[in-house]
Amino acid sequence: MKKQSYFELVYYVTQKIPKGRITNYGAIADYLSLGSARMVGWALTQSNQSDMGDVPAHRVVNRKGELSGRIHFKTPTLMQELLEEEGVQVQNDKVVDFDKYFWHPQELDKD
DNA sequence: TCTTTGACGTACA
DNA sequence: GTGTACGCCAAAG
Repeated sequence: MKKQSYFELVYYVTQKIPKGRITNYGAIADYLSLGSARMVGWALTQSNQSDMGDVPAHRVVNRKGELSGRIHFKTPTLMQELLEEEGVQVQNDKVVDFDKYFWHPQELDKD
């Protein structure tokens, strides 16, 4: 792994999130030692305009499992639709059984 | 260079 | 459960 910028690191981890799984900003920030969950959110803000455009930012939610970033998508409902499409139930802008679908970046180190 | 602004999280009353 | 406060650090103006 080369030396990368904040957002590149976040992109990398975010793209590794398994389908149907979700994680939160704090987990990513902690895994990448960013020191602040805000950095993750900031990076994902750029993800839309990124050339990659393949960053599944909809799999990243806040600590409560709320779709706090939906407003940054093309449409406020896109995020929820994407999650439901992957088998993740969303209700009232919040993920159902968040703890059950939760995924930690450290899973990448295991294998 | 300084100030403001965040897709956040934790602590406390 | 709700509201306030603070830390965290980079980007934009």
